Amino acid sequence: MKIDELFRFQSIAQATSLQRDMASKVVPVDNSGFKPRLMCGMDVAYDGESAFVAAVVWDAEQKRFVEKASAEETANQKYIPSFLGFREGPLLVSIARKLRLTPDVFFVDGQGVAHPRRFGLASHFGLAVEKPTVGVAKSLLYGKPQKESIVDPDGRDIGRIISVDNGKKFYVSVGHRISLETAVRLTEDCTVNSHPLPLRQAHLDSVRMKGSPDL
DNA sequence: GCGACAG
DNA sequence: ATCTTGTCGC
Repeated sequence: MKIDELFRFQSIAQATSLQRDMASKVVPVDNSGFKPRLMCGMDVAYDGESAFVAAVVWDAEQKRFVEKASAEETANQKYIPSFLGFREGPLLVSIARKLRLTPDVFFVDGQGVAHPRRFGLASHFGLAVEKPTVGVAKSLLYGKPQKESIVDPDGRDIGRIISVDNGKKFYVSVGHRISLETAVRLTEDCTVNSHPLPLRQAHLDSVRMKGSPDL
């Protein structure tokens, strides 16, 4: 299946079945010997139809950003709750391809499998690029909080709630090719001042671009 | 029909 | 996400 087929749909019914089908292809475990060093954070800021996309690559060893990419594109699909992947997925795939480096893991602002059909933006993106991906959302879309876990109606553990010092919470779930345990550990390890560093920087960059499309 | 609803 | 002022707190 070609990548563009992952993001095109003619009806909500078709998009729904595509999500259900692709969800079965999500790999919720780590690649053997997975020791990520280059972590990419991506985010999008909007101004009407214009989408300002940013990606940053954080080197966990050197503890510094080693690459940044950005682009102004056009948002094709409108936002429909539980179908965010169709709107932002294409934009994230595009910016990820502009990177010179090959990140070991990608962080996406949104749900992974903590989704009604187990196929949130992070999983959608992860399947498209076949790379380890973590979903970090700022609010809950699906499932119920039970202690530090996000549990689905069948009682399955589909994500983790990370509470940070400022009182806010992050909802972490598997995007693709990573285990929930590793996804949580990596997110916690790169969190500084209540924010996952790669996502924080990508967010700041996309918002800054929106204000000054030149830079 | 009613309520919920990532970004 | 975005629309928006002042305001509380470190």
